[in-house]
Amino acid sequence: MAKQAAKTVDPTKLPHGAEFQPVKKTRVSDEVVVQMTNLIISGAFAAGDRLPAERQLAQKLSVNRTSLREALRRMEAMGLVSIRPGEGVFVEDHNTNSGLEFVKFLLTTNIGLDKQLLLDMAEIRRVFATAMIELAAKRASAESIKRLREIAGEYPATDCPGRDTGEKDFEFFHELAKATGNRVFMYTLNTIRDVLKNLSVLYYRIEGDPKTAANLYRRLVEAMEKGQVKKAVSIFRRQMERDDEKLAALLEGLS
Amino acid sequence: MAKQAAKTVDPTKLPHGAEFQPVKKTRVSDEVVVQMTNLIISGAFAAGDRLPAERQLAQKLSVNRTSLREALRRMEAMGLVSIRPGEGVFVEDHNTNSGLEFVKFLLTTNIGLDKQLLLDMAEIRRVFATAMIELAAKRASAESIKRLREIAGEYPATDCPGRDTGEKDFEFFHELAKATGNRVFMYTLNTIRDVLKNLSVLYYRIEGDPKTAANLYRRLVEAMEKGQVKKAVSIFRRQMERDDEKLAALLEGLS
DNA sequence: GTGGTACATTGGTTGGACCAATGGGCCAAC
DNA sequence: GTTGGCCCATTGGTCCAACCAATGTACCAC
Repeated sequence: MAKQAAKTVDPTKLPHGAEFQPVKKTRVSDEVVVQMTNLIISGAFAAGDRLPAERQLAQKLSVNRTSLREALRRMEAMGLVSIRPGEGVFVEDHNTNSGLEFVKFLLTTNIGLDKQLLLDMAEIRRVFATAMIELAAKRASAESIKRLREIAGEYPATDCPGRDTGEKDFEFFHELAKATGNRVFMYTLNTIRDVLKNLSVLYYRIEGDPKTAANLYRRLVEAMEKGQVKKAVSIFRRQMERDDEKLAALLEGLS
Repeated sequence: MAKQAAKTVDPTKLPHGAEFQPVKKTRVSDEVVVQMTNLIISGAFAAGDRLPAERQLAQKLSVNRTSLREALRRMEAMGLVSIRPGEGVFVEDHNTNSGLEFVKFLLTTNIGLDKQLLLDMAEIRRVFATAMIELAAKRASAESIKRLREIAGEYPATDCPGRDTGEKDFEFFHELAKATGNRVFMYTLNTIRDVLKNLSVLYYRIEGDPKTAANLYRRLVEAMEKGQVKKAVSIFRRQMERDDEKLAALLEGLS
């Protein structure tokens, strides 16, 4: 091989699909959460059961009690266990105690991709976003609409979707949530976003190309500005239905 | 006072509004969460800021580092901070990072009752429950309907609402969520319930009396059984609108 | 300016200790 | 025989004092 001048790769402009991503560092307590949660959803630990005492459990897991306790804090926050001083740690029924953050946990820690749960989440997204659009269209201030238009105008002019497109999408959605004047829309949207974002393999592929997206959003803003609530909703609903079809097709191909 | 035979109070049948409730024990780490979260939402700690190192922070709070770390775990789970080994603890923007569980935290730790947020939550409940009813009516199996009917029949025959009525309501809702076949409805409903449940002062008063509730639910099941989706939705929507009016009135009277 | 190195800082983990509350078993008093 | 007091082992809650591992910085040699 002849020696030749090497080019310097600009790390901010890597070829599509070859982006670097941070090396993931696992905390001991996080692994404990995954392991114990698996035991719970598999039924090895049933609702109502009392777990071994912290000291024993820590020993079984070859982990310090401190780490185990940090894991238990997180599981308690997810509604998987309840901790009663002097008594012990008890398994709760996640079906009646856990919230959306548990779904996020299940779908973002590859605990075994639950296809049905992901489809369920997509349905919630549709229900939720539809209501959001409707309220946003009804209540958006002139200022909100201005910002929405700006964001829609900032889409990259490529045919090739990527991280940037996804970020812009979320920015647009976030602004829509703010336009509803209801902060809970914002918070719920965050969780939905996290679920989709972490499934990057799927995510980058179900989104349309930037041009199409920008067009869609521009039409949406236009409808909102004219007070055409129903039109705004229908524009959006159609797009989401297409997303869902793509997602379903992808999942079909995976199994 | 003349001595007289004392009657023994049956603790399971206390007079209405005089139920015992467990003495609440505060964990140090929980108080730390409240205190630090207050500083974040008040703006004393702004998004992007780096918090003092764990060792210093623990000292300032007169708390052991272990307890502080447990608090940080929970705050991390709520999306309030991100922890980067070797670098420090950084404040995140809860508007773009936190989920529904943060709303639950805000509304259940009397961090200063945020009336608007509570009304927002009520709106989400309406949006959410409406979609749930619609899907449940479309998809409910014969078995689901049977269980729903059973639950509706188990309402206490009093005029006086209480804890039992609330529990039954949730049981009915849970069954509806299951009837949709979408587990995410179930999980989201859990969070909504927790928010309402912990506001017991409000909760017990916004619910109608058991007889009315039972009647409502029976009519609902009937509509579902006959496949009258729209009717089911409208029955339910009307009830929720009434709930929301009562809630709004109550909040108006509070401030 | 490129890469290597030493070092202080920061979160992650560990082991061991003590406190406080719980539940169960035992026993005396009424 | 029921009540209430008491002891005691168990369990979660807290604290302390280390050490490990990764990060960022400053400095240096090439």
